[in-house]
Amino acid sequence: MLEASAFLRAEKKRLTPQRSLLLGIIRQHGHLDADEIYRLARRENPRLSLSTVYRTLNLLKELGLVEELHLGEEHHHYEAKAEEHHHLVCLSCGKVIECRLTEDLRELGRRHGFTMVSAQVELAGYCADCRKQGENDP
Amino acid sequence: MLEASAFLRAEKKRLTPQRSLLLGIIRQHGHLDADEIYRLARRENPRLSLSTVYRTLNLLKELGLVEELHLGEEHHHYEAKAEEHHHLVCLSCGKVIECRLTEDLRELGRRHGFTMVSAQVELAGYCADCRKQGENDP
DNA sequence: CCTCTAATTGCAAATGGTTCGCAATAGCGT
DNA sequence: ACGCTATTGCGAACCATTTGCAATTAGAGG
Repeated sequence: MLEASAFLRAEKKRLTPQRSLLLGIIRQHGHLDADEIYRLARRENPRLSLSTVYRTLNLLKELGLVEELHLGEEHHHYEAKAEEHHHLVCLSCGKVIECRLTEDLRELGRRHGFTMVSAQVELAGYCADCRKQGENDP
Repeated sequence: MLEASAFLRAEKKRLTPQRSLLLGIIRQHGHLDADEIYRLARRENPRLSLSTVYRTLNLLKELGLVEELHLGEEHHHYEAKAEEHHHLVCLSCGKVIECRLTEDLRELGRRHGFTMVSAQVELAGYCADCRKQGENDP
């Protein structure tokens, strides 16, 4: 939470209780959507507004502390930005496996004369568990 | 257009002029958004409604003829589904390079015990042209 | 061909996620 | 502590997409 205040000061932004609460919540969970964040946050601060959630999410995104995901759903998901990583989504149980493919992807880009800066990757398929449990999946 | 009618009949769906028009348009362009499709289609049929565009897009998506893309923007993009391919988006000129990474990605998934069925991939970076033209990009 | 009926369309209104305007509140540099 | 300015909460606005409904039409069967 404290390093965040450095990021904020650097841009003349303020560290409000709402912001630390939200960042804290995002950091202790993976890929939440705005409404889930809102509901979790309200348990701590019932007066918090949804606009503040969205405004904070956008701020944290600009600061590079949080990443916005497009997991195929209509609405966005957010998660604390650690090292870049990618998602393997199981079509059977819905589990989202995180992994680092950055170097491999950079190499794939290079083969097309492309210099990769960042990657959004979502592989859909079946995780080891589901593959074991039943061969009845499509 | 004609093979489409087979897909449709198979589900008791009808091949209307609106549907062939829309499928035609999607097939002759790459990654259009709903509104672009709407505007192009209206040049042929000015009475066409936006709802029909969306309804048709959803239908074609279910039939597997069209694919919905989430290119980081707020709204969706659509394109005719040919062979699976992936996108390299240039941060400088906005060009979208298409390429096939399927087998490579399957292999990356395998390393995590994951059986990949399909992949959505968007690498952001710089294309060869932009890299050449100026080293003034971020 | 003509008829009948269920599928489809266009329209307008509803929806759901996200943003914005504004007056009230509250960080934080001094 | 003070004051300036960023931030909040609220409600309304916004935009992409969906839906209800009455009018239209594709296409199977006669």
